[in-house]
Amino acid sequence: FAPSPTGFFHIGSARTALFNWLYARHTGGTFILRIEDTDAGRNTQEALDVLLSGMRWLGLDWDEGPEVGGDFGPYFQSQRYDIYREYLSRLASAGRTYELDGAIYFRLEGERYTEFDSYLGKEVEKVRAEPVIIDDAIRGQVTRAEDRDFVLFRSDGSPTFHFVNVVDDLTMRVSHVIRGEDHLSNASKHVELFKAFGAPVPRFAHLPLILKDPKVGKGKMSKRDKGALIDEYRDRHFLAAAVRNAVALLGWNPGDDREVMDIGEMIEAFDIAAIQKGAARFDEAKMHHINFQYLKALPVETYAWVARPVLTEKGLIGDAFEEDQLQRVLGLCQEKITSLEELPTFAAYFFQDTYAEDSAVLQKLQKRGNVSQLAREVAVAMAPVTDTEWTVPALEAAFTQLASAHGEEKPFRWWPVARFAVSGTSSGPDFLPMLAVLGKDCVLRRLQRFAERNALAGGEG
RNA sequence: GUCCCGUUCGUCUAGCCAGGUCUAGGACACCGGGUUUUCAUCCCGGCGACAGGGGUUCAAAUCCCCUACGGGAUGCCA
Repeated sequence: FAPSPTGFFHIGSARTALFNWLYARHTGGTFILRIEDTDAGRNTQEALDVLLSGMRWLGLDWDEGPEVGGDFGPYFQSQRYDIYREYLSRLASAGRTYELDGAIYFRLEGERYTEFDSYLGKEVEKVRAEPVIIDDAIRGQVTRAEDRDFVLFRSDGSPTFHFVNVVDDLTMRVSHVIRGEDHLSNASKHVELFKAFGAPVPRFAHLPLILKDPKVGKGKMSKRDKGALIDEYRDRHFLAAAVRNAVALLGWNPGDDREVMDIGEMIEAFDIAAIQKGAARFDEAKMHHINFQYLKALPVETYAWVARPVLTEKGLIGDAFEEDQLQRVLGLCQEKITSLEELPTFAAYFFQDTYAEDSAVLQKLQKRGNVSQLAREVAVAMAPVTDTEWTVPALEAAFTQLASAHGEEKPFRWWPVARFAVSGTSSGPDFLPMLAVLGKDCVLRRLQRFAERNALAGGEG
């Protein structure tokens, strides 16, 4: 994987990295990370950190590259200048270079002619070079002919992408190049260079591009597009494994109906030949769904481990918040919400006495009865249940008693009011377990507070 | 302009290489119903595609050609 550190790590790069990694792991090969920082102007340490931390978050460890080393380093192109000079001199002594306007060009072999190029808008010298074959594991044999000499070293003395890419692949003994389809046309330049060096050409696999949502615009997805950046999903508390799984499914599938797969399954099933040829469009809804599948499957201990920082970040709990109680709360939430993002809003009232109240729900309740009165009745019915007995069966019994005292079979008249009184909403976890987790003090306090507030407000409804 | 790559439900895709088992399967999204006297989950159902045209063949989503559309490259960016 040979990214240029731009300060962004987007879905497309992540997928290229992932496919390289999966292929290396599947075949028992070596996954190399090489930093293509020849464009000195836009390379910063921060940009590199974004890349490396994104890779690590996704669990894509590299066998050779920055911070881990390897036998064929350095792995930053900015540190390989001497190697490039040496390989340039090899081409020079083979008569395959020439200088023009201070830049050094690669000389194609073939008959020369001049032609007006409408793209460049001027007369240029072209070459009838033999077409080269790009042996691509996804697309088969692609035949393409270069028709213009191209720059190897710029007039400022720096080497160009095409040149360093080939020299590095060659000196790092790269056997497989898995990269985006935007390089497919460039690959003919690369094959020309490999041939000029008398070196074997690596096996290519050019991945289809990930396109923008057509509603948003045309062309390939870029860092500016919504949902394009990996850090965004990390910040929104998506699970790394889920993001990785969702990204893998963009243009690849295991050949059966499996979608949610653990990493071992993916490694086992991964196959370049199964990669899609056509471009894909990224669908955040699908990522959300896969993330939910992962979330649901988590043991509650693990769920608590990933959820704790989400709640801490919002100031809902402190670091010292008791683990058992946290797990009891989360046990109720896990099956109800589809993303960690929703958790703080969904569960705030478990941790704080002040929380938002849905006034529309309150109005509806007020229309159906005297909410203050109903809440007071619940409080009275609950009061005899002791702290130690404060469990779902005991609460259920108390409610049944309340109902029969009013000549009703079921306590459903009181439920919605009580739910609202303790949580400020009409939706949430199963009612009785929620009361059990909230605890007696909290429930009675909130019922009382609710009754008083609504009595003062004159809420007869 | 030229060259290269691509095109199956709204989206991701299976099927295509080795033509018949495809009235084209799955997933997401959406819609409807059920479960839950909350909401969500869950369950059931529905909607919905072979880009178009020619050819080869007894038979084409699958093979060939053309067109259209999409994308990429064409830079002293990567």
